[in-house]
Amino acid sequence: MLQLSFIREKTAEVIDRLKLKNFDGAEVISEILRLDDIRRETQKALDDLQAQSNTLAKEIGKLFKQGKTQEANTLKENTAELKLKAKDLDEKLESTRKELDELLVRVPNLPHTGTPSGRTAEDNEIILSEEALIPSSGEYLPHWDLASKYDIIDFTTGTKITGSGFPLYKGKGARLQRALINFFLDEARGEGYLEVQPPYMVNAVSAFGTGQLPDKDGQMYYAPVDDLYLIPTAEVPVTNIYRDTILKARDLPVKNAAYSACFRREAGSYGKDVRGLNRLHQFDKVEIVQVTHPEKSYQALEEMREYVAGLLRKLELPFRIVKLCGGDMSFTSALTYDFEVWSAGQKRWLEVSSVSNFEAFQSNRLKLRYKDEAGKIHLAHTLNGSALALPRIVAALLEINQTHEGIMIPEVLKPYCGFAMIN
RNA sequence: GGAGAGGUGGGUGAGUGGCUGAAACCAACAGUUUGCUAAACUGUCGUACGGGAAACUGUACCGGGGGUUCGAAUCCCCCCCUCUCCGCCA
Repeated sequence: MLQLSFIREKTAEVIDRLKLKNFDGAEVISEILRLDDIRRETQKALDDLQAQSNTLAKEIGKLFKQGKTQEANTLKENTAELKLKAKDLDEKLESTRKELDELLVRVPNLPHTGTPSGRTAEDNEIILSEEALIPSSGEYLPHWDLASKYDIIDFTTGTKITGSGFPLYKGKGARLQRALINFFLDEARGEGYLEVQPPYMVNAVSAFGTGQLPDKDGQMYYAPVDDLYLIPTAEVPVTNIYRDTILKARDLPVKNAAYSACFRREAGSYGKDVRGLNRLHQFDKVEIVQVTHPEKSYQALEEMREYVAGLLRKLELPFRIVKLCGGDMSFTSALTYDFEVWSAGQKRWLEVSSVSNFEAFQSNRLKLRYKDEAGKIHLAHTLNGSALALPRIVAALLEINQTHEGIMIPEVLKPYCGFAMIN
């Protein structure tokens, strides 16, 4: 959620920058400003009225104590009218606030000035491509064939148990999952992230705090009996640790890492996108989250980008980093880097990580603030990134490391796996 | 799931209708003292939204929502949460 004060002060700039996200904000913004004027006006009137009531009430109390019942009762009569007026104003204030909020919540975050313009993934800017490891020739089976060949991922049984998009990992397949999770968590810890283990279900307030509600309502699994949502990413519970919090400036940056299973309905996906491990309803991911000082958030973003790149290098996977254009970026993000690994079997890039700076957009909803040295309170910045999401990493690993003898495990993972080859 | 107790500022905790945005203590922060640390002393110490150039000031908030009243942290109703006991159980 954008800050009202910012919209008020930099109206033209806000509208202008929203265009980068292909969002025509002119109308909404002016409506927001209009409602905000009404809101402030109404509040002023209501406050004044209540100030009057308060003084009256005090006087009445005093008169009663002095035994001046007659005078007190006369004053009492005056309060009836005040109350009526106050009620009106209160209702007006409430409804204006609600209207204002509904509009405000639907305005996306402003893209960073360095954001490439464009509408679709085609317009994204490739800022780094490490393709040396891409095999120039040879037969490479897609991972779903390898999965059944070595009996390490059983999609059919997963479908039987639950439904499509819920694979059953078996034997070395299951152990590889566990190895990757541990590897990612250990690496994150080495980078200064505090490991946390969050709940996998969240309440509506939390889902709202990070922007999943109302924006992505239909994408989350929902348990109506208890009114809880299954998390689509650990970002939700981890960032919500700091909801309604005022941190001390010296506590920044906060760095957390969490493994979680992630649940996504992925309504509307189909075709080659959902084949094998490409897109699942349940998958594993290690997420890194940072809460930073506003002036440090872009530096943190670059650090996170370097960190994720380092992970992919250690895994010896060809990858590229893409800076998302305005149209491809998420609602809440100001700047996002996507990481894509090369799928040797499918001959295409697969997204495995998304690293974003949300600036104060999430903080504003979350009421996540920090107190500076002078005791002033400001919104902090939040960032997060996958480090990393497992399924497509597994897909890429299986495909690129296949040999006639079996699938080779990358050096860094061997101690975690406890085996060097899947055969 | 059943029964009971309770939810007050960063923490402990006082407050049962007006003088309480909230005592006291602890923690925290700043200063004095000190060779340093500690101790002691002094001071500061909730948030949000308004008004004001500023000093300052108005309103709201004592789990959440509603109600009674001229006036509610305090009384009433609903909801949520926590704790204790019982039941069940990884």
